[in-house]
Amino acid sequence: MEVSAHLGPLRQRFPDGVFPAGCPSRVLLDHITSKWGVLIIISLADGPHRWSELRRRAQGVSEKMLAQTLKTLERDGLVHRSPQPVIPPRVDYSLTDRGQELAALLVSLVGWAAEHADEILTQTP
Amino acid sequence: MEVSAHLGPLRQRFPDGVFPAGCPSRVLLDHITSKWGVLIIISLADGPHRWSELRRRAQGVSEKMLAQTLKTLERDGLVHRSPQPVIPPRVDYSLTDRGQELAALLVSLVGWAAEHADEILTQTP
DNA sequence: CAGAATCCATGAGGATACTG
DNA sequence: CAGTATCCTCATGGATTCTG
Repeated sequence: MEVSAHLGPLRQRFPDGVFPAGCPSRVLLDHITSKWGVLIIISLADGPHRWSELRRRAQGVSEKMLAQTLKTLERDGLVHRSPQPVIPPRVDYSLTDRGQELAALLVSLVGWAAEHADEILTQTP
Repeated sequence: MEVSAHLGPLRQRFPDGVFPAGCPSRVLLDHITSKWGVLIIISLADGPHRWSELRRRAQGVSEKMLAQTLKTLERDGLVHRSPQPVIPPRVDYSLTDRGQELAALLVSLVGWAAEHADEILTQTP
């Protein structure tokens, strides 16, 4: 597969291959490639889940980071938050349409990482 | 587009949708989704480039982070380093085959981010 | 030119406790 | 259950200087 063939959309935005520092894409990119952002989005890829389920799925995430990341993703219009007025409280999180688009890309990426993780010498000196 | 349809490869590795903390995929994922990792890889997507070109393309990267990220990507077998025995020194960086695979995925991701960055309210409170 | 080495600030992020 | 509030630590990562 020749990568250059897929560069089209990127070339339109960055004709010279330079990616500017202040660029808005950078901000969004930082959100969606953040450590927990990726895991939360793909955790939601198979349907809505509640807070406690997300904590279990994205193993190792702290309450603080889960809350923070969900807020960011919600502000970015990628995740939808729907609180149920019941006791005990119940809140479901789901992907928006835009979030689903993104999830498809991230699922490919994480899938690729999962497939190749073993082949790679990940000593961390 | 229905995301669940693409979950196959991921389901094989993580049948219950739980992504374990110690998992090797996590490490690799952190490398390739790191702030500068992404930019460097897509900067190399259109062919080999040298150190100084990469510094220009991935605007805002410090020398320290460029060196560090390149080393990590090289250890992961994604980037190839070829020093030329000339004076002044010249070093070219390129993607390995595996790196090209990954680049294709990241190009899609960054392209998506670039397309949608404007629609998103990125106040950062 | 392509880095390595050093120092240092900031903030990401974890642990804990508390609440509606 | 689904968060919020605080404190505190450690490591990310920037600026600077030096070198083959």
